[in-house]
Amino acid sequence: MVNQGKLRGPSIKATPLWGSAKKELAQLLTDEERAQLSVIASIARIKKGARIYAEGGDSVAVFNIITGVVKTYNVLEDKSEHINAFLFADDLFGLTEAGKYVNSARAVTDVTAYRMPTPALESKLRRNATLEFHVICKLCHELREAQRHGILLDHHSALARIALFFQLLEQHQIARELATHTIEIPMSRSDIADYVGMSPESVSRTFRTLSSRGIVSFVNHRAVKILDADRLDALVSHPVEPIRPHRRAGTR
Amino acid sequence: MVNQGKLRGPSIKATPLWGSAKKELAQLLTDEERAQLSVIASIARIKKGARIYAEGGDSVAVFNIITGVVKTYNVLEDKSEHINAFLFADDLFGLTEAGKYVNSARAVTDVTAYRMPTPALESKLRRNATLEFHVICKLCHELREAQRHGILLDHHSALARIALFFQLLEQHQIARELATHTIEIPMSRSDIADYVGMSPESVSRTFRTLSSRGIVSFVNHRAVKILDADRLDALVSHPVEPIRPHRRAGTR
DNA sequence: CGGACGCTTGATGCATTTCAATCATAGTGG
DNA sequence: CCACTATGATTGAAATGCATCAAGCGTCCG
Repeated sequence: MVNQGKLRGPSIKATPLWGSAKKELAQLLTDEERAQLSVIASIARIKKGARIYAEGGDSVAVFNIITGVVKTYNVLEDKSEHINAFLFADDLFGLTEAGKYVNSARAVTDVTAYRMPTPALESKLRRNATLEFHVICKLCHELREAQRHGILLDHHSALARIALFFQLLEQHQIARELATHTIEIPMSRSDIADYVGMSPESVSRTFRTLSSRGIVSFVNHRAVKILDADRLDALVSHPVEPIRPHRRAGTR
Repeated sequence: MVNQGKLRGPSIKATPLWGSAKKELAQLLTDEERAQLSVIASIARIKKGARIYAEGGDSVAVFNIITGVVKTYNVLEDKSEHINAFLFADDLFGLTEAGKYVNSARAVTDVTAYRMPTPALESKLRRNATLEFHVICKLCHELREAQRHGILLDHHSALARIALFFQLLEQHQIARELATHTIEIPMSRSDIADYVGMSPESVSRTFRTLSSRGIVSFVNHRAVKILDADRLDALVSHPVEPIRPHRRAGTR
């Protein structure tokens, strides 16, 4: 179960565009397609912290994660890092523009991934319409994720951003059938900061606040347990936590 | 030239994934494909301010803009609006998840667009591999745009956000061969605010600041002229405008 | 066991949000 | 055609919350 069938080849999961009303991740590739992609794919093992490719570099391959976590990011003009996305098992990365990578990618944990050379993949796609259709679905999925990230960044309150971030991590874990109420946090505090658009100090302080209010509980620095999901959700919508009940709860 | 051939059918432009090193928008569809899509497309005329579809509604069609500007947005829990993207001529919108629209769409100006019913488009895509490939390219383009939006939102300074926003508008106009140094601003101040993640008041104040510093000049409320592109660019990277030269410019 | 790095905590300043009022604009009906 | 009104834009003053600077603490790896 854990291994979902001993590496049958590249695996892409996403919520379907049409069809089922369920919002669960489904395997987009058929066994046949996975076998076909295996032909052009090699398996890469990347150590934690290693850079996989750099922004602006010539696009040579697209990657599909088997295990581990990857971040894609841009280095801004002022040398700070903006993280676009965290990628997990069954995700695809290596986005290209005019033959160059549009961001850098780095392994957040040790990573195992399929590596598919761009030219080979391109011709495979041109030949196989259904395969291509499945890739479209995955791209739509990633587009939605990017939009959700935008929504997260639009929230001004630190509590709201972190609450959304936890929900995002939770989704990923539920989707990968690790349904526990303990959320694993594979990335560092500063990676989180670079993703949610705050300073590492604020991330730390916000964690502390959530913990002291009894909304979450930190098992250790890399794992949280959600104690009060309702209040966590409430943080997303309400400007301030209604910690002082004697505050007008008017329509805004 | 302006009409690029009197409506030959749906038109999708994006920067290519592979191939040319140029970063210009290219027509992704062949004349043949455009003709094929014409068969399933009808032309919709939407008045400024009208809602085209609503978040959560059943996905019935995908749209391709001929003229005008559209915004896609989510209504957040606190009733505020988060704008995901502004869409222009040759753009595609109607993103779907499990058969439902993932955001709402509204016409920012009067809009003319091709309307393609989802089922018909789906079967067309399944049959025509190359067409599908072209759609993939467009989706990648939109994904990159969403990431750029994320970068914009990550910038904390109001000046930096507005500078990036102007650059974005400029790109769109250059890409559509309206190469002037006067940028048209088709959307309202509050739409801008909802897109860049600030209050309308701050947008207004920031406009005023840019104007009084001589970096831009407002022709009227819906058009700016960039006077000093270098200083505008500088605002993106530097925490504060070097208005006081006696401030350590150290490496941080 | 040591050192480095990441994380936490503390104090201060400042930019932006907010609230509130005025001003401009565009669309409407007399 | 013009006055009128509703809506959006601007400006002002005050307060909040985050970034920043700086120092201390913990932990992981060599």
